[in-house]
Amino acid sequence: MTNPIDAQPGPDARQRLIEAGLEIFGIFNLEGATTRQLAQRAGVNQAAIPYYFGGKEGLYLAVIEHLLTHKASRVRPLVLEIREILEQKPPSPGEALAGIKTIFGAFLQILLEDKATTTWARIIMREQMQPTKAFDLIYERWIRPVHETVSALLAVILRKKATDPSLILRTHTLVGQILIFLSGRETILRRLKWEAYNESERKQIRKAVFDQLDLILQPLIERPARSRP
Amino acid sequence: MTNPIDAQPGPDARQRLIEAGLEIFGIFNLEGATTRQLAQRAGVNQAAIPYYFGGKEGLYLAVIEHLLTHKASRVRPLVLEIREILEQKPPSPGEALAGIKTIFGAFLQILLEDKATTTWARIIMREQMQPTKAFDLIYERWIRPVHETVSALLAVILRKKATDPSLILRTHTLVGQILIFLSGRETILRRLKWEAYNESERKQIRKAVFDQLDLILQPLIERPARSRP
DNA sequence: GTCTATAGTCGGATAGAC
DNA sequence: GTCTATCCGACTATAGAC
Repeated sequence: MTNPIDAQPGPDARQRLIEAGLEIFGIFNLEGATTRQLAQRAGVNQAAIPYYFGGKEGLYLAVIEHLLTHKASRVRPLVLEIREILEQKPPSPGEALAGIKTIFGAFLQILLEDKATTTWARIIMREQMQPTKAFDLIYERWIRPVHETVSALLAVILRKKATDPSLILRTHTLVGQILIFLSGRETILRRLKWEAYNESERKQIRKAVFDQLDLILQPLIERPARSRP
Repeated sequence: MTNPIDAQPGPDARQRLIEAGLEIFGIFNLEGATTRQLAQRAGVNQAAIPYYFGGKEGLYLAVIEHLLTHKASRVRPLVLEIREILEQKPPSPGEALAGIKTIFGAFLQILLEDKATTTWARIIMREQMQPTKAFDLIYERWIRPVHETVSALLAVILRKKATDPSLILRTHTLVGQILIFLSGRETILRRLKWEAYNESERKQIRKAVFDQLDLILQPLIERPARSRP
């Protein structure tokens, strides 16, 4: 329990361990990763982990924290921007669709990067399926803002309230079309005899997702949803 | 290495261990589960694991094997049936859509069962993200047949070849809409302040997915895909 | 602040009685 | 075929030198 709290200037080992944790916890889960592994990768001694973070789990939480504040946040500026717009004046359905595409595009971009699959994306996926206390952080600061923003945009298109459960469910299925390329990565690689997500593959995925999005949402823009002529 | 091979009549402990493994490996992964835990749950002694299965990993593979042959296969008869139909006479686009809905409906059904989320579905999800040798089995005997069948049905609707990469990608996004309720379970539960997938929740999910499916595929049936008037 | 050495725990596989 | 007892390795955290 001799947790050195937020030891002042976190000299160097601290930062190195977090970087190492990002890699190692991407590959193994909390149980699977060992402190020796982490220490070796960081190039520090193994005792530094209990010293700086109070234990392995402390390091894990610090990694998540780092993830949320530094990495994996290329989507956030987009979301913030869109939220601002939403608060000022309600966009037209066409603009809302464009907004959704912008978010999904950025999301896809970072999701399909090779490194993503082996680092932070896996951490978040694991947390979805076996939530630890880290999931609260991830949900509140990452998932929820994005999810809600997409819902708000979709609400414009569907002419419903953003809190309508059926609309939130629709949001979820839309997100599912993207996330499957992470959670079902191995399947699609085998189905198409791909080796990895390279530039050419990413392009095809992007096209498939956007085509589908248009197919789903475009008609609703032209002839308003649920109106019976 | 004194693996008793396929010890004849696998008396009783063997079966009990597999059942226990189904539960335990659903909660923890291969590393996370302990032999003591498994043995206790099965009501046998811990030494029985190396004895019958050659080790913990052997038990894990046996659990997967069991999973594939006995459980989680309520979809298979449907798939077989549809494959037969497909081989005999090509269905109409409308029939194809109905086929997809049948498969997805069954899939959703077993996916949203409470027990699924804590047992086999988690095992399969984990294998998607960190494939072990078990994934080969799962892919060939489970995922691929279903995925290919959906592709074949979609091919009828889109008037494309079932091996067309863009069509396979589209299949994947469609599947993604369903799978997100497993891989993003925690998220949707929080977004809608649900406690679990109960009957009422399942109904809503079902409706959202089917609505979306209709939205995507129905127009393609009425006015054939990609044809420009 | 960082290291080495080590204590203390736990897990998996084995030996051998019944 | 099933059990108990035990070995051995690996892991995390601590103690204490520098």
